[in-house]
Amino acid sequence: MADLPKRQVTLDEVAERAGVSRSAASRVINNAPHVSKAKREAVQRAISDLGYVPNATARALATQQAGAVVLAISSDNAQVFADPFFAEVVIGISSVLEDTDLELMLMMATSSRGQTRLEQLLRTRQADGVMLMSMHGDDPLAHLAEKADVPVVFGGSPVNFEPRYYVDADNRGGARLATEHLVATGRRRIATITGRMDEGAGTARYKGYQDALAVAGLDANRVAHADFSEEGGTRAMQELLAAHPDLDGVFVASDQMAIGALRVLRDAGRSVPDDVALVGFNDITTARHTSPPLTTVSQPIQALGREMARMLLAVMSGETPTPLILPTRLVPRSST
Amino acid sequence: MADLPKRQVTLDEVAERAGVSRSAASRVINNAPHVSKAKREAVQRAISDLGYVPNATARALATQQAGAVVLAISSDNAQVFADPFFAEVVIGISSVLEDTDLELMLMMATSSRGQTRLEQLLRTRQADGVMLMSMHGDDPLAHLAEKADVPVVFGGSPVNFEPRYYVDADNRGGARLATEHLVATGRRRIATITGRMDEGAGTARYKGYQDALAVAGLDANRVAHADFSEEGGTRAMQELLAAHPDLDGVFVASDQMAIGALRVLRDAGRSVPDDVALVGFNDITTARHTSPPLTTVSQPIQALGREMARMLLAVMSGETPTPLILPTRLVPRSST
DNA sequence: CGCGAACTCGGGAGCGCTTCCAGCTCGAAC
DNA sequence: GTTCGAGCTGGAAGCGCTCCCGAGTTCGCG
Repeated sequence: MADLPKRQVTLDEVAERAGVSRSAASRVINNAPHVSKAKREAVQRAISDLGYVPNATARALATQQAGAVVLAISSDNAQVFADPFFAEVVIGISSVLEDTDLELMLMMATSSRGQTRLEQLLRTRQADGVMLMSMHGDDPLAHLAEKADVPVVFGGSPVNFEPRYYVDADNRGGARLATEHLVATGRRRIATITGRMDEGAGTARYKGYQDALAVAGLDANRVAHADFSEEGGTRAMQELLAAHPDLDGVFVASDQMAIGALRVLRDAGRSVPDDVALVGFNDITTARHTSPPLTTVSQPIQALGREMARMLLAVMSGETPTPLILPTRLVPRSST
Repeated sequence: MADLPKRQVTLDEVAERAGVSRSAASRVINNAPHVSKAKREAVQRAISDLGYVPNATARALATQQAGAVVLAISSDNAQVFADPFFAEVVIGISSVLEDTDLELMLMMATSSRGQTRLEQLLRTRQADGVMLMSMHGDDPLAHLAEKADVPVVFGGSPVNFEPRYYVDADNRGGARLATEHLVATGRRRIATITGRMDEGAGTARYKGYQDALAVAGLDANRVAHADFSEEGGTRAMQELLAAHPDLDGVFVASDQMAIGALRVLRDAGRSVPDDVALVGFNDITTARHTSPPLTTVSQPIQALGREMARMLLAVMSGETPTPLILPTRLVPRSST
């Protein structure tokens, strides 16, 4: 440690300088009642004279509140971070936290070590609330957090497990939108490449695909499962082409996979969108620059972060908000 | 607040159960000397029986150490976050912090409110160290942090200001590499589109361009300034084409700008790479998918985070590491 | 003019942990 | 058998702040 600084100003010093008791000084700081105007002003003057800043640690110890919330990310696949996803969520969260006195702590709970730490963090109330981005319902973190005695809100709802509080993007609706778009542009033999079926987003998007085709009275049996990755998309598109050479449209559950699929299609001599139309999901920045540019579904990522934070704040103040589903929207480009 | 949990286990309870004093218990926890083997074991048993977890807040208050470091990001332009940049840095940082007992706090110090908070955080030692990603030398944060009595390491060195401790990518070297590559492939009338000249990366990349051309004995006077953005790149490329219609190669200081430039070139009927070769910087994921795929310079972002954290740890433990410049490397693709 | 009600105020007891210090024990050396 | 020193030990004093409480003040109203 570097050598200690000029000692920090304490409440006692403020109180002394203002000629009041520490209790009184404390009261004006937390602007509690029962302080005369005169003393209140004296204290305030002392504070600015001395440049007093309350010690958050001491306050936390005394109040038993940490003054911080944590964003915990559990992901074995760094996929989540591909693209500004993570950053945008954080920006959203920060923007609402900025109006509070809460700090944001970050935990990448990948290893079991990370999970232990999160657990301890919660048990000792080092954080007053948790935002958890967890993909898998069988994620130990999910259960851990849910049974913790601390407010928790989920970002994205895991599969096999409906959290009490969560905000999610309308994956199912978005997938339906995308598939309907394919139908509307005249496609009839529509396939899908799904994401990981052990993630909420994976299953929801698959369901959306089925929804749309059911309504249109079309077959929903052209499906290949993949893992959201570009390589996965490549492989899945090859399978699809082999099994259903007649397909004329495909809804791909992520842009990354769509990029892989696009290449396979091109290599197979199928023109996009003339022979087969393609729509992705996520609207990653690259989607604008593929050839042809990718029709896709975009979700309000920053809003996701913002709403997670807002919901957490609500839960922390004793409210019981209902889960929130954020709208997704179709972004038509030239691949359809 | 949710209702209080089962009270947390305190050191006193552990001590009592183990039949020792609180002091002794404390000693074994921090495995300090002067505890007999017998007592040490008794305490350890009590700890695991009770499931004791030390209260970090109390410890922080007593030791005057927060047990946390902060990553502060000051950016008026969200540009920094385009692409996994931010996420990767965080991953790098987390990976080294995981082996310590330090938590990571995150501050987006955009508004002046954010700056005030960072300042207070430091003044009250809520954090034991700071990693600062700050682009501008005139960023108040930069000075604030540097004069704080807390270890600070910079990520990327700001322009007009050489921090005591920082780790940066070799922007100048990378730019030189890129430009040399242009020279090596036979280009002779090489232009550049620069980034913001009020950022370290902007000026360094410009210098690298000049370095290479000086060595090659070529003119380095075909330059247009932009701001790292795609739109900026578009505009700059137009200027360049107007002022130097004879150019046959251009080093663009960011992939985003290069993408803009690419479109302008195509629209102007210049073939890439036949008429003019293009190389970008950053190796964003999109660079692989443009047509033609973009030759670019990649920097080890995750390593950047890792090294920042490592350096911070070193400074915190009293060492005085020297600044670190991480190597960049050329990624040849079809645009050259 | 007297008496409660309603405030204002400061003392002091924590929050849970670390750490200094004085007192002890115990064994080795002579 | 005595003397010393080298560990052990637990008591107690904080770290800086909150908040309960009882005491002191003020003021309104009958």
